[in-house]
Amino acid sequence: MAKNLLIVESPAKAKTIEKILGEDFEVKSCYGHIRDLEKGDMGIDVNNKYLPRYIVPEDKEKVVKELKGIAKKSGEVWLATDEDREGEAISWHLCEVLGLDPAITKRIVFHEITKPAIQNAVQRPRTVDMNLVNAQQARRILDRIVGFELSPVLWRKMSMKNNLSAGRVQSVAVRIIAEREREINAFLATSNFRIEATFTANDLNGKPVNFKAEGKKQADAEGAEKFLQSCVNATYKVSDVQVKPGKKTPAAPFTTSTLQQEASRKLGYSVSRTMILAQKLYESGKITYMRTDSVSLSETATDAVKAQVSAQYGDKYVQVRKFKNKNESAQEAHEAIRPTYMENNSSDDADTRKLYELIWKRTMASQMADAELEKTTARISISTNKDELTASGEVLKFDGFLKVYMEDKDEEELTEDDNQEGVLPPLKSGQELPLKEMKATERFSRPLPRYTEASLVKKLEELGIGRPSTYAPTISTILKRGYVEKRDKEGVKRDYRVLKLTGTKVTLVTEQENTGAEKSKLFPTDLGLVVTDFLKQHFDDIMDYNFTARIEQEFDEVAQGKLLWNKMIDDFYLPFKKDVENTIENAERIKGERELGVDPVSGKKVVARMGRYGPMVQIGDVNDEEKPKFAKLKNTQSIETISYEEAMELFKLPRTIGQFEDQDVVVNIGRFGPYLAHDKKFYSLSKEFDPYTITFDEAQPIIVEKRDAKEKSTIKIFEKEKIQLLRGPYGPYIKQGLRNFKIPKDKLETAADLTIEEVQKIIEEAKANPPKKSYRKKKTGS
DNA sequence: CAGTGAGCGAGCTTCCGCTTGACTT
Repeated sequence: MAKNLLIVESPAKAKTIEKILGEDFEVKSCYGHIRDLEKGDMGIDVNNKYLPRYIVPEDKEKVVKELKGIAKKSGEVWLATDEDREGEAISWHLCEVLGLDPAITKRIVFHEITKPAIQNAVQRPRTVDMNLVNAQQARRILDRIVGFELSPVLWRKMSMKNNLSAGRVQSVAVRIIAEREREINAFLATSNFRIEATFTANDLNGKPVNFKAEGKKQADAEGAEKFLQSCVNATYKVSDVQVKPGKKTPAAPFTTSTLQQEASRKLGYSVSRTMILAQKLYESGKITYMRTDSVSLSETATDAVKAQVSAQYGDKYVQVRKFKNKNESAQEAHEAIRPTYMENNSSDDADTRKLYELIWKRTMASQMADAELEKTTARISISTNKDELTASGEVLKFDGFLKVYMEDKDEEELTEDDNQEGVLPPLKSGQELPLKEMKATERFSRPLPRYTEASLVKKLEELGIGRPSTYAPTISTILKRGYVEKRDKEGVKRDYRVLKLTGTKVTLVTEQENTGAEKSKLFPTDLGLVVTDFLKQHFDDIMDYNFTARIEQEFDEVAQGKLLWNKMIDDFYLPFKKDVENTIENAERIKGERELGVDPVSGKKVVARMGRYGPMVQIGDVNDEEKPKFAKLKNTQSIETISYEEAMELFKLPRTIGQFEDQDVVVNIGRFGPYLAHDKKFYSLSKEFDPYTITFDEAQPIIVEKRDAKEKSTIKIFEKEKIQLLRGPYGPYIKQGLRNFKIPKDKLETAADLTIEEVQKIIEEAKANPPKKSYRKKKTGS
């Protein structure tokens, strides 16, 4: 008898399931979606109930053909795509493409790839749920409409030539970044004074140790000084000691989002790096599926974790827990991310080892006992005033899950109390304490930190925007479009005051701290800010943080059969289409103009705004008789924050900084960044040089060095044919115009002897046999 | 390779969500 064909989404899954099901089934994968909306004219017939036009994309033709062939030879076809909206749609598309009747084709689902789960699923096949499929179609169509109607509005209203785009997910992601930036720009720091006293007392061994106690915060320096003065010659006594038990509980096993966050905090990985490494671990069978929003573990898994905890740390450390998802938008088609074999606590592969160990530890900790603490709070009275000081300490009584793992906190969740409370020496009520020193330190309030890739993912997940499979691509999109930049920011020095009481004297010193430094954070560009403002002004419903949540409710109603999907789309589309038409007709072009002042020389207006080639400053108006002057903003500057003085500074280029070999040396910023021009040749300036301040003495060696290096790397030049033989970091190669060509291996040694005929033959052959076509879209040459 | 800066119009771009590979400079 012919084998049955079972189709799943992921090829790694297919292999595992085939082993479980044995002889009767051939298990194949369809590699995700196999059909999509046609690209021309949106792929939707908006005048006919939004009828979608589906095609098999080029890169899926091979898979579809193979599946068709196998299906023909097979017995029954079983559909085992993921149990969520997208998975249900994939099953339906498979029916359509393979010529199966969705009303009778067997559809099975499981949340975990374990023998009992899969055998159980095979016992209870159902059919494709068309309501759920329709909910997916509504999702797909709405996203296509938003993306393909909104993006062209930007193309028309922006003078920039980038491939601008807008969408339900990406535009809101940019908005989150933009709004945080403006909060930071508008932030005014306030300060207060933190009172901290250092006392000495004997520890358990009778050895004197120092410990700290805090007083009430003082609003200003006067208050702080008054308080310290009031403590002169005081005696200090413990008035009360309280001991309270406390506990800490482990975090839930990893989802995609929490894995990305922890890998970012603990290992410093970008979101995409985490996903690439996790994919490797998954494909080699070391972890379960890495794109999931579920925190639950299979019973088989909890048993294995329990056994491992017990074997490694003893039964005292075991505590089996079931975690529930806090996130309403979760679809839970898979398990949480966990090791497939708990007995492997590490991975052989150096690349993935750290991430694997992180997953292993998190999974272990999730099934371990609470950590037990003892928190001590001692109140200390001051003889000379009515105020009180408080000393607190924490002692770990039982480490529990902390033996293995502790989740890190995000910057914005950190409080002063996280300055880890130390251990207090034993204190008794009535005990007198000798004061070593008392300090009042000025502390400034801080704005919320800028987002990291991972904290943006966290925020998106909270808003229910995006899915595990799209978090990393969404970040790539907004970076690629130039709406957002990832970079470091240097801090600025700031003075703060410290008042000290030592003996009977209060003294004031000023110290310095670095503030506002950030590493690898997301900054909005002027383009991102301007586009966000525009979209918010004209499409506030789509830019609303709750838009996705609202339509998700409607998708749910469609999935439950309570709402027709094309009715839902119609209710959305009609008003939306009006907004689009209205905006195209009436909205002004997007400029983001800001007036900075008046140029003292010409008396003309100085403005900062978006130009065709990015943010710039401008003196004068295009309608003036004289042409306006233009200058590009520096990378770190922004239309919103640039000052008049900084703007005027930008007009100081180009600068002639001296003469070398009887030719002018000129510094300027061009299409490809800062450069030196000398003798009709150009030399790019590296980041360490500032074109506004570079001196002739710094510039001259750059010219000489680069000229020499170029000479050395040139093997031969065929002037007439405009072909060069050059030496690069990978050996000799041929350059014709902007294209490079490899030299055949057997001629590498004697590259210098190549004749023009030989070179032309190599080029022709390379052009005749272009490198194999990749699935990726053509690169945008920037 | 090192200019430009407004707007027109050829012809193109663009979305989100499922999946992996086949690319190298």
